[in-house]
Amino acid sequence: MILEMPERIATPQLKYRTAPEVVAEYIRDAIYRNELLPGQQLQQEELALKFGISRIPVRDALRQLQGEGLVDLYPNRGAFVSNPGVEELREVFELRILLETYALKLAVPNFTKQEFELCSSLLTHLESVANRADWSRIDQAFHAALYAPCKQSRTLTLIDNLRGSVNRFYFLYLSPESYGPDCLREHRQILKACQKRDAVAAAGFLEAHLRRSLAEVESVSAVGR
Amino acid sequence: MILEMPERIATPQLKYRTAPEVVAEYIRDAIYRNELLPGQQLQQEELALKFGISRIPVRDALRQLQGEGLVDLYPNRGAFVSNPGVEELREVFELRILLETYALKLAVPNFTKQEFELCSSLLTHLESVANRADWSRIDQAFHAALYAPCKQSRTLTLIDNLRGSVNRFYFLYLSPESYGPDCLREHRQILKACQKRDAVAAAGFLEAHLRRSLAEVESVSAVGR
DNA sequence: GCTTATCAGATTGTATACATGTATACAATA
DNA sequence: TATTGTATACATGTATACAATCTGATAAGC
Repeated sequence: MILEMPERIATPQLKYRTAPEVVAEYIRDAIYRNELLPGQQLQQEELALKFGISRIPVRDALRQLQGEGLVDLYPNRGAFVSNPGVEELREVFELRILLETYALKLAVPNFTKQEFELCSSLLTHLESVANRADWSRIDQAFHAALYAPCKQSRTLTLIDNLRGSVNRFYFLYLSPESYGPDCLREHRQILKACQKRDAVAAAGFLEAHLRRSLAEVESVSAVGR
Repeated sequence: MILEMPERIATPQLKYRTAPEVVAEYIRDAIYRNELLPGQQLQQEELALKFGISRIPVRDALRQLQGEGLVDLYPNRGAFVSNPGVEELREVFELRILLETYALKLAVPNFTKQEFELCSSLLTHLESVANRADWSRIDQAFHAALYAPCKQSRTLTLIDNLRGSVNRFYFLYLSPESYGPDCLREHRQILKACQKRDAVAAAGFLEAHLRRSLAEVESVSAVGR
């Protein structure tokens, strides 16, 4: 199934895509989809061969991803998919609660009819999704669509990065069958409150949603070590 | 457990400083001190010559700084010191208020005697400082010392980046004579509330401090364009 | 047996050289 | 005069080559 998604990266008048961008996007996507696992090493030569380029633009891409918190670079040792411990996961989730409820509260008064419809249609799509990768992508799109009306680009970028660096753990051990129903119900609660223009309620549901996610991540994360 | 994860790298501490780090730190400092002005171009060759290295590690440093929001990179055009507009300044200040009051509230219960003394001594130093560069550095150190006891490294890094990307505007047109007294008084208010372990009051004073800073930045920023 | 030393192979870091894109100045044209 | 096209200089992007560093396995020492 092919879905039309809103363009994710706000490109400042870029006419074309540079090699480092292409590589960074590939790695970012692979990490989001858990095709590249936490702790896994990313070898420059291997990536360079895969894209038919030299290691220099690959290094640029890895630096970029380091800035987004997806990759850790150790001098003379290499690049590794970031693998935060439980405490760091908690820390990032608390930051997400802070920033995402903030963005949502700003967004609620600004929602247009089209923006509501986009959110609704994304939820409808979520119902019929069975595999992790698609769920992850559409879930991401739904949350992005929720916050987008706040119109604060730097805030949205920050939220994107924080989500990206921890959300993959939610999809690592769990299957859509297990988390699907809870997630969908919570998403609908949030959206409904937004449609009623009740920012405080929406933020409350969002916080509950995130705290439940954190609890699930914590429970499986403890097993993983 | 189906998936086996590689062991986490145990050594995040860096024994030595790499060339890109040295260059990044130099540029970062120069931007903080307003020796490099907003909008100014950073040429790779020039920086490479200055440090006696090639452009490759310079490029690494610029990528790093891009991730911190201090530098904007335009493909085939070059690197420029970031020059946020008034709306972006407002946005970042709101984020700072959100994150810094959050960190401070977490920090207040954790303060040790030594940490209070560090804050006090930094304020004492601030009294006898007359030039912008020193003021900026010690002001930065005071705020960092305020939030450090929250012990959340990722949060602290985020705050540092946000401060760095906008705080320099506060020192761009104003002189210590003009902003010194207000700043010092507000800093003392905040610290005193912390010492009384009154987190809510401390956060309130901090927010007022930041809002006044924003107002000053806005007033001169409008002139600067 | 356990720890430490050592060395080859592999991987990253950087310098150099070349390719490509961009900006400035000037000429050509309407 | 204003606009468009073109040449040149310059800065950035990337490939290649080489140097520095790390890893892992084997050997030496206690």
